[in-house]
Amino acid sequence: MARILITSAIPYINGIKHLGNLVGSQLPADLFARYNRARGNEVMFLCATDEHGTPAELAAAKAGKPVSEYCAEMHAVQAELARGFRLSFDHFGRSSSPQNHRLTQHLAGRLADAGLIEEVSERQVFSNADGRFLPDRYIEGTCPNCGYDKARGDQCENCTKQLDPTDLIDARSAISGSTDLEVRETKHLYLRQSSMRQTLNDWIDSKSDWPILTTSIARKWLNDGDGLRDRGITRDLDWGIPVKKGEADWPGMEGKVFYVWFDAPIEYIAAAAEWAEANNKSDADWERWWRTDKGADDVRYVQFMGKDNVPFHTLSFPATIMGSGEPWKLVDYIKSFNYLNYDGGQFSTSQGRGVFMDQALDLLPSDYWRWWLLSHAPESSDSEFTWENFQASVNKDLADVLGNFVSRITKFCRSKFGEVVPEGGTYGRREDDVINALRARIANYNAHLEAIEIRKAAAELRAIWVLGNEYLQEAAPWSLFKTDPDAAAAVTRFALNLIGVYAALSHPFIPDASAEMADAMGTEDLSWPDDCDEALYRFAPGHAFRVPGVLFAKITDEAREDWQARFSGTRN
RNA sequence: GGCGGAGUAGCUCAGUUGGUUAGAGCAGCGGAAUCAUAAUCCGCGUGUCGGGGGUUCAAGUCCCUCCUCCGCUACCA
Repeated sequence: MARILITSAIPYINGIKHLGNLVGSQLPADLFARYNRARGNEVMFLCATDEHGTPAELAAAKAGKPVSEYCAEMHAVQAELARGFRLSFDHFGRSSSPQNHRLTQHLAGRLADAGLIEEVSERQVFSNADGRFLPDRYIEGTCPNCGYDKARGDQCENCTKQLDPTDLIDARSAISGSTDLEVRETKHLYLRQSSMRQTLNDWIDSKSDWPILTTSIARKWLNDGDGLRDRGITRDLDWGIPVKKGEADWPGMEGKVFYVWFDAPIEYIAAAAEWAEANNKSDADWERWWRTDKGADDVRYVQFMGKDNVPFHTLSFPATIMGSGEPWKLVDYIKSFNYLNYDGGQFSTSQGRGVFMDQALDLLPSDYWRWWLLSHAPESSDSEFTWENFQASVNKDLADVLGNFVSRITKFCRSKFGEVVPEGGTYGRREDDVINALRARIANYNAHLEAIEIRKAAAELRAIWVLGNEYLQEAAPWSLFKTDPDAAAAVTRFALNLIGVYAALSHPFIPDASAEMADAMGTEDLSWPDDCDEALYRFAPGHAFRVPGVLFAKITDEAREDWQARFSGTRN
């Protein structure tokens, strides 16, 4: 039995995530977690909300609430949506947890002891009206290069020129619009990741099985210009983890907090500690997942994230882990995703464009979304959500191929033999053929899921569903019944057993429908069909079942058009 | 600008280390069946594999060049 540690990129706290966010990390991570559990592996699947940083403070201010209260509320909202999408986290933590405070401060102390922290005095723009330092991109002004009047302090969106905030003409706060800005001296801690460049480079080089998308982004950062640059890991903010060296104060750093990108990945570890506390477990129980000196040396650690997150997971976080000199578990495989676009453009949280998690669940049960999103996961390139495609996939794959298979055979059996697996006849050549085909396809399916090739796995699962319809069509028990009821009974028995196999195999993709299929067949057993022969004899003659309700209702043209219109603009 | 990804049938995409007539699903056309959510099953593809050049007995697959789209580019997270 293998032990698999899985983390999904932690979603930012300032709002409800859209379907592009969902399919870029949490949903595929859930698929992988469910699959591994089904195969009998021991899984620890962790996620959390990422709660620090300027956007969280601003969102809280906009909502008229203290940041801590705002984050607590939004965490509850996101946790509820995660449940709605059946994301099977072992723990959904918070980067603001006491555990993360302690661990972040501890690791910073270790890095300082190792000589990997440097104090840098720098000049930052301070807004008197807002009472805060402004990150470069929260400063707007006229671009000195092209004259665009909404250029940001880090870069002009119009001419793409990289800027320094002080380059801007008529600079103003993007928050309040105030021009009462001044440049102030402030001191910050930098992580000297440049000194670890060789180590990181060798480590990346050793990951020959990683997706090119992942390694190429890492190499770019390692080798671009003068190579990997040091990175500021503190900020002048109120909300965050106070800068401390372990448990000791950090002279000169009073009132400052760690940068959100420093503490966010550490939350992957802290979430395990939160899990232990929430479940009355000991420190040893979570450390066996994270400390290679305490049992984690046989753990396989897989991370899921969108491509924008790759630099932090391939470089900064490993630098933190390695630099600590402590035996923390490093990631073994990074599965990164491209972006899901929405109907010709980008999903956008800030612009409210696209379908958001809460809205999606208001329209349809989670399985519909899970199936479409996973079977169209943006693995090799950006992909696109359109309502037409969504409707076609759901109706064809889920309603027609899978749902109707379950419906036709259970209803046929009920009408001819009653709601019990019929007796009579034996499996023959035709059934052997299906079993062989099934065995081959399940092997492919397993291989694709092991390799986290999600679209291929989805295609294979669909092909497995199709086998049932092909079988029924050829065996035609409705005809057979007229001349040879025993033979028809055997066919029916075989097809009913296929439902059990489908329930198990479909579970990682569509857990609710899977549970409903199992329940209709009078079982809670979703064990993986490692042995096809055995699996197709599981429901013996006399085993009671019930005809389930419609597993997947079709999406009508009217509904699709309605949703299309409703989601054509921006979220209000 | 730099780096990376993508460009294959009307649509969404597969195509391992170059090797038989370039594949799948959807849509479309024809047929079978009538158990079923008018669902299912079978059959049907003359595609400049973005353009051009090159290497090779052989290239979607390697090299060069050009074009288009997308992402990242380090103080948003």
